[in-house]
This record gives sequence, structure tokens and C-alpha cells, in this order.
Amino acid sequence: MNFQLRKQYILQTLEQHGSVEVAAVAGHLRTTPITIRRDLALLADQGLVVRTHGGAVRPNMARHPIAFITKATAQGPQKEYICQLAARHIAEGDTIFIDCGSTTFPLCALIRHLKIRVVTNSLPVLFELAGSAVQVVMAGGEVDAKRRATHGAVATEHLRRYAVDKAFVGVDGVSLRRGLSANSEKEASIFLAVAASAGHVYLLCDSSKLERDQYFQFAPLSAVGTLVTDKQAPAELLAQHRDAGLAVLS
Amino acid sequence: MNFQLRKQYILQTLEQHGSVEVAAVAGHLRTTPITIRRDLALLADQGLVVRTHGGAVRPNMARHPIAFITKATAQGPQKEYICQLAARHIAEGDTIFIDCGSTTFPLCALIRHLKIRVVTNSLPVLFELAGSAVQVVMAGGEVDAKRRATHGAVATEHLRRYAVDKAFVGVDGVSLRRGLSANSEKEASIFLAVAASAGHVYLLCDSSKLERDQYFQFAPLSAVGTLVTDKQAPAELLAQHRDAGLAVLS
DNA sequence: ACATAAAAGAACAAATAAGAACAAAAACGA
DNA sequence: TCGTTTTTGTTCTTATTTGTTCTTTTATGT
Repeated sequence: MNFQLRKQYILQTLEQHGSVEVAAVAGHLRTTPITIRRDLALLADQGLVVRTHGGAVRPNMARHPIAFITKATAQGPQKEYICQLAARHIAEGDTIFIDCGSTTFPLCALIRHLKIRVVTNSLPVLFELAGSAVQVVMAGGEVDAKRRATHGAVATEHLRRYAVDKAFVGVDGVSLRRGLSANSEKEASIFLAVAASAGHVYLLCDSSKLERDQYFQFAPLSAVGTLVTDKQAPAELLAQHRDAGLAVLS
Repeated sequence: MNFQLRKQYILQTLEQHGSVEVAAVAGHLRTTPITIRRDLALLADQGLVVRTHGGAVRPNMARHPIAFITKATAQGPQKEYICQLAARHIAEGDTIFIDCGSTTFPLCALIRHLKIRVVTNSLPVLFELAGSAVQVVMAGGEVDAKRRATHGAVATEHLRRYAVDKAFVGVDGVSLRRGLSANSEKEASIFLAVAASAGHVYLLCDSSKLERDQYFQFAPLSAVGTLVTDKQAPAELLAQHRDAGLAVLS
């Protein structure tokens, strides 16, 4: 019976009943009160529980993770797959950029344990990676609550100053002829700031976005180093991307 | 019995039970604990398991969201009171700075509905106010997971560029003779950056911190415009602060 | 407000596990 | 087959966790 398992039990009980008692937990887990108290102290340090005399209660403040979970999209599994491909290109010691958006977000789970530095403007990424092995650098600037990211002049200027080894970005649309496009100028300016000084740009893009233009076109295809997409992407199209000079993973 | 087979067994057991123990696996596979520990170390490197003492657990079991709530401290009610006093000085249209720390955090709940701009380096403040009526500006920079805030050269430089109307800051210690002090240079440099261009500095400080010096002294009392504290503060001491030129709320 | 019982905390001791360094065994290629 | 490389085991040291004892703090009833 180690700490992780006790923690599981405590948090689970807390979730169900709203409170736990030291003596009850100690009895149930066949250990002593001091051990449980130490556990609760640790969990309280992380804000996961609030100590009371004789036990602990659930933090009444709304748990914010709920607000920041990725919306389950139709392309959920594809995005996970794409991120798995991309994650293989991340090595210990790297400094990488992770874009905001649902396509790049699953990367977080795959790199939590790596000793790398992650630069991001995404609030969910920040939240997911804060407290992990990863050193997070947040781009400062105005917070766009809808996109859950920082944007604006300060953010782009801030990002321009970081020369990341690898940038993992998403877009709203890509096409061979018109390059990268987005629904918002904000996204575009973030991309341009990052891409300018990134060693290599990985475009994470599920197949539904291929050959689909959005209204704001902001960069040629050549700004991208590697296109990472899923198995549904037509082989012929991928070959054309390779001809255009991109590396392609799928 | 090679590594691949042990790995299969370990991951399978992990999938079924959520956790494994070194001794149990070693016994079952007729090998020694050190071998299993080496296996687990390898698997942990790949993020497939999370080590515990005596075994390992599934990664998703160990992963816990960092709850961005303030830990309930002994001075909880005092801090709420202090923030209520401070909130009366915030008017629609203001641009204010909110410091990281448990003293200033309760301010968020009191200003959610106001049309103001909040500049902050605090992650809890960011998450509390994201999506509210408030326009949030986050200071960019390295994320300090322990303090749940951004810090560092970039953050201070970023903050220096905002001229906020009012800055609401906390400190670890204040005294008449030695001024403001902190436990960390990080906190200090944030204060100095903000205070330099703030219209008015409100120091939120519960009475337990009055006349208590911390090791790093970083600013004179005159850097503060208004001291906001609680009812427990000795009247005589507050009078002395007034003599020193500060406005005092309690 | 005071007394009392329960719980928390500090300090120390014991048990258990992890890690380092080196030796032995097995696998592999020439 | 021999030498080399990789894997596994042994021994010893170090670190972590847990439990015990005692003191201090906190909650609750009178």
C-alpha cells in the first residue's frame, strides 16, 4: 500500500462523499493515522483537499480543470494518433512550442514525463503541464477566453524572442495551392511569430482539414517542415506534399 | 525470460490492477527485484508507468490536475476581509494588477462582474477570471509551478510595460524600519517591476505579517500607497504607518 | 471562559526500497 | 571457439517511507 494508492482512495472517497476522516481511512487501508495525515497534508499542499480536524473536505471552489478539458470532437482519435506520431520527434532537452487548439493538446499527455521546455500560448497546455517534469514558459499577453489562449501584440512579440527547436502548430485549413489559412488573424500572427525563429515546424492537421481553405490565408506551405496527419489522408495528396518539399508523417 | 516478456506482464498487470509491486512481479517471474526495478525505470522513462516506492502505477492514475485553488490557510477569513476592503477601491474601467499569493486571490471573486482590466502573473487569478467580465492580461515568462505564477526576467520586463492604475500586492513581511521583505527574490522583482509604473500600490497584508521581517528586504515602506490589513492589527502600529505617510485600511 | 478529549505535529527509530558498483552469466558475431 | 556486448545478479550504501512516543494545538461541551 503506497502513497499513490492511498491517494486514489482518498480522492475517490472525497469525490463521492465530500469528506473523509483520518481514522476511517487509516482503518480501511490498514495503516496508521499519522500516515494518512501526512498524505492529506501533501494533497492539501497541492490544493486537492482542504484539511479539517480529523479529516478533509473537498475544495468547494469550482475545480477549474472542467472548464479546460478539450472538447471531444469528431476527430478525437485521429488527433491522438497525430500527436503520437509527432511525439516521437520530441527528445529530452528540446525546447518546443505547442500551439493552442484541440489538435495539438493531446501532445501534453505524451510528454508530461520528459525533461523538456515547452513554450505555449495555450491555457489548457499550461494547465496540463504545470507541475509536471516539463518546464513551461507561457506567452504573456491578452487572454482570449474563447480560444483559451493569450494573443495580441505582446504575445507575438514575446514568442518571437524564443527560438524553439520544434514548433507543433495547428491550422484551420491547408491546401497545396494556397498554403495555410485560419479563421482568425490572431492565430495567424501567433504562427508567424513562432515559425520565424523555430528550428522546424510540424503542422499537426487531421485529414479533414487538408485541401480546405479558410478565409484568412497567412503563410505558404513552405513555412512548414513536416506535415503530420492521419491515415485517412489520400496517399496521392501526401505524395504531392512531399513533392512540394515537406516531410510527411501519417 | 527477457525484457519484452516482463514488460508485457508488467503492463498487463498494470492495466488490470492499476498498480504493480516490485517484489510481487519479481516473485512471479522468478527473477530479482533489481531487474524489475530496472524494467520499471525503463518503462517510466517512456512514460508507460509511474514509479512509486515498491512498485508502479498507471500514468493516468498518478496524473492529478493541479487544482488552482488557494489552500485554506489559518488567515482565511482575515484575507477575505482585507480583500473586501481593497475591492471598494476598484472602479469600473480601471486597469489593476493582482499579485500572486493567497492574500490577494480572494479579490477575484469580488471583481468578476466588473468591466475592468486585470494584469497578473498568478495562474489561479488567470483561471478564476478567464471567461468573466474582466479582461485578463497574463504576464508571460517561466512558470513556477510551486508558486503557481510566472516569474523571471521576461515576466518582470513584461510587467514593467504596463502602467496599471492600481496594484494589489502581497508580501511575506513588512516592518516600519526595514520596509517590505520576501522569502524569494522572484516575488521581489515582480513587485519592483509593477510598483515602478503603478498609479497606486495597495499592500494587502494580514496582521500576522506586520513587523515581521523576511530574509530578503527589497523596498522601503514608501513604495506603498495604502496598507490594507485586518482588525487584529494593533491601532498604535497603524498610527505609526500613517505617520510614515501611508493610507491605512483595516 | 474553562476543562477535557481528540487530533495534529515534531522528533526519533525501524523497516523497506532504491541506487551504485562490480561480478557473473547469457547472447551474439566473427 | 573466442572475445565482445548485453543482461542479470550480488553486495553494500543511501534514501524513503512508515510507525512510535511525546508535546502542542484544536474542537466541543459544560
